[in-house]
Amino acid sequence: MSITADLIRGHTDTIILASLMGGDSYGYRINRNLYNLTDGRYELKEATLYTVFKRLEESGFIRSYWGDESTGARRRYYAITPTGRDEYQRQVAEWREASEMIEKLICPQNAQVRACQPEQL
Amino acid sequence: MSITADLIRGHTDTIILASLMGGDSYGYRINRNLYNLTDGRYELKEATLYTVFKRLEESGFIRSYWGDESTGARRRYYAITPTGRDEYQRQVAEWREASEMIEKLICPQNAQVRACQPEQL
DNA sequence: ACAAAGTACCTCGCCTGTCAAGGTATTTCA
DNA sequence: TGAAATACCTTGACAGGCGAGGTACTTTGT
Repeated sequence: MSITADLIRGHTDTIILASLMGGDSYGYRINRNLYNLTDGRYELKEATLYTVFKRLEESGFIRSYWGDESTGARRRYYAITPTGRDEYQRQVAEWREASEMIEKLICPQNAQVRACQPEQL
Repeated sequence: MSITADLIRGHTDTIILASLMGGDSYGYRINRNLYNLTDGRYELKEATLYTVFKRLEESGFIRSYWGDESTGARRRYYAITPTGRDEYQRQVAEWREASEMIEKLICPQNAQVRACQPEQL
């Protein structure tokens, strides 16, 4: 993983909720999917992954059930709840606001060296 | 402060370095400036602020000196070092990469509800 | 036939960044 | 005179992330 973990911190919940917006899934697949989507630049550590699931379930944003695989390892599936969908929308909005703000703060108008948006130089 | 702190976490160092790219400044003013730039939506807690200064100075990215105010409270000024400028560029690039990634992950193509970029609906 | 690697789950305890709460000292202004 | 603003700092706690370790089954390669 090349992306520093702290930059993602606080977004893991949103990322998992987003993953479940497309339909039920299970931990291992969700994480592999993140890995693929980011070309291997990012994946959650398993310890983190299951902490997130637990936290989201306790908050009522997701619920879980055991799959009925007749073969292969057992899988615990997760589904997003209606409350979870609301929360997802909320968190996305929050991310938009926060990212605009960070953008503004790390590319201040008064910075003498313009490192930001280099294509606009 | 309306922005959840965890969303900013990991960016504070970059924000402080960015503040110093425009010239030397001191803690209280930097923080007030952040407050103003964000219309009061964000400011660092003082405890955090001074932790960041300490961390950055120990890393050699900034250096500090006491101002020679003849009046008013004493001020400790901070200056960004050449290494600090490099680090700033590095962190901005990292932010770009991370934010694009988060964007992609929380607005997945397979999400059934398109909450993202509503103006493009 | 057997080992290694892959799939899939989980827990414990540590680390790090943030911050609430507390403190100091000076100046300004009503 | 005393509150508010300016300006600095420290201690201890909390929460999220994760390293390290574990279980159990299946697939693949030799």
